[in-house]
Amino acid sequence: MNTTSGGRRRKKKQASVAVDGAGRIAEEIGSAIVAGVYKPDELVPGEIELCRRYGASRSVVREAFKLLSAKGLIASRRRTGTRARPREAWNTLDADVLAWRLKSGKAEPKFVFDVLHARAVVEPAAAAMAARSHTRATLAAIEEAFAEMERTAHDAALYADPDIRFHKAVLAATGNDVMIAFGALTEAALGMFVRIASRHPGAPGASLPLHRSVFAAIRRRDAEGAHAAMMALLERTSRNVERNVARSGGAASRKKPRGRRIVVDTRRALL
Amino acid sequence: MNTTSGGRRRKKKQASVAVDGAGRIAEEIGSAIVAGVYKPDELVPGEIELCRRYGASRSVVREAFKLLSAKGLIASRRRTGTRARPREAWNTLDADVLAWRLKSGKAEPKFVFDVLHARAVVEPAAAAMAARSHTRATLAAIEEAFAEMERTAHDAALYADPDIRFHKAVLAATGNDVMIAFGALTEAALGMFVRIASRHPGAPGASLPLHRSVFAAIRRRDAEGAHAAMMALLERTSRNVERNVARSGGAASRKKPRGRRIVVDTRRALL
DNA sequence: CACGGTAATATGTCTGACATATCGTCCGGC
DNA sequence: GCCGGACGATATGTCAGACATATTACCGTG
Repeated sequence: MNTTSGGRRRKKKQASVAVDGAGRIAEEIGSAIVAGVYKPDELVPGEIELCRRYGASRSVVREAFKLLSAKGLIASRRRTGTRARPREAWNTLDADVLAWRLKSGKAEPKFVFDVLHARAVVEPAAAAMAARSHTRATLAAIEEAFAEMERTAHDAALYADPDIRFHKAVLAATGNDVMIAFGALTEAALGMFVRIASRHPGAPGASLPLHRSVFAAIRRRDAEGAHAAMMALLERTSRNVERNVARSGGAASRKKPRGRRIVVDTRRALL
Repeated sequence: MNTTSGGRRRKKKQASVAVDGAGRIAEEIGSAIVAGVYKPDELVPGEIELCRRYGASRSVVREAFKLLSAKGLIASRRRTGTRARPREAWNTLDADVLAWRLKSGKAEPKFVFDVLHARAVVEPAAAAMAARSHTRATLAAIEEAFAEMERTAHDAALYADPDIRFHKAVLAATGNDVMIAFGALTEAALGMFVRIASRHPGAPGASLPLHRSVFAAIRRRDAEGAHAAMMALLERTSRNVERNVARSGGAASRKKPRGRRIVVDTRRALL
């Protein structure tokens, strides 16, 4: 069995949909849907056909369908089959859906900027909330992540993990369950930025001072300062991404805005 | 079959997890998990036990488990069974998870305010973005929803639907896929607010002028004005909810903050 | 006490069958 | 010729039973 590429395994922190048969199939079909292989309201292959294609039983295929339907990617009806749902129905903030949409090399630039704009809305506000609401424990988590960033500032591969931890720790320090839920967005975004940034040289540590400002403002309970510092950090990220996406961006979706470039004005995006 | 309470059916707009057997079971188990019946990392009943309990086959129970695992509520491992995951792992922005957590009468007040604060972060920013990015079509959608609100201002039951449409139309007018994904949060929140507000008298139309301000500012492409107007609208909502939740709030979670009331200062929450 | 083997157990997978809703088609009547 | 009901085809929905596999707990042996 396993007719496709063999053991591709993660080190740790596997996505919720992962290792077993149903997860594998869900990942393939899900990726295809977000990549536009199956257009909205278009039929995806039937259960029997997918059994044949993946060498799996119908139970497994059905379980994969349930995974995808829980994420808003498909909907099944008797007799008529299973159809891909339109983008508005997708659970865009779901970790898996985000990962599939931001998969290396295939992400459409428009969505990358949508994610950046959304982060520019949420994360500065979260930093401000964190400045007001942090506790000893949640502040320590931010500090720990920052310390690890300092230690790994020379190596982009090592830097990514504490960077993600830093941003998630800020969200956690808000104490707000909904804010914490954005961690998936930040994590997916940073994971992708690292991938596209790693194609170009340069030490990752350039963003260290900006992170330090965020941490310092939160520690001294300066909400306005934390907001501004996080915004500055995201502006830097935006400029980086803009530069890199411009040249390495999605080969698939170079359709409408031919000459016109997508403008990322993070400051105006928030207000 | 169907040993439990029979046909409870929705009129329209059913949640993604809905009508079939697996959806029914997922809804019950999912509700129980978010309600704290199964504590983090605690075992939920095994597949066989649930087969017995719901009079369903193991396939159906397993499909229900896949629905829940896709939403981050459970994780299964061989031999050890299936466990409820901790709150941080839940897909809090998922429409079903939100609906289960905000279910009438059972919502914990802390989470209700978390949702409000998050809306106070996202929706004013969305209004500002909508002011800049709206097109003829997306503006028309806002206008249509507002017109319907005016028409139904006398009846709280009829008012809820166009109110939700209004807020979702604003999100849609941003043209930002991530912002649009917040529609689930707004929808769940408004759906709940209507339920708790309907226990008290008063015409719903009091919020009409505030909605009008939002629409007017967006139409004239006044980003700052749209931001401020939406913020004012949410402040009003906060005051309403605060008043109502204070007296009708969750009977389950009256634990830590005994005398201290949860303060909803929306302005400071955003910055 | 340490260690290795073994049985018990819950999920993971497979198979084949039947149930049911729904679409397309065909046929007869008006 | 057009309309409407009957009927079969079809894809998902459900069921039942069996076996596979990983992991734990137990137990006996060195």
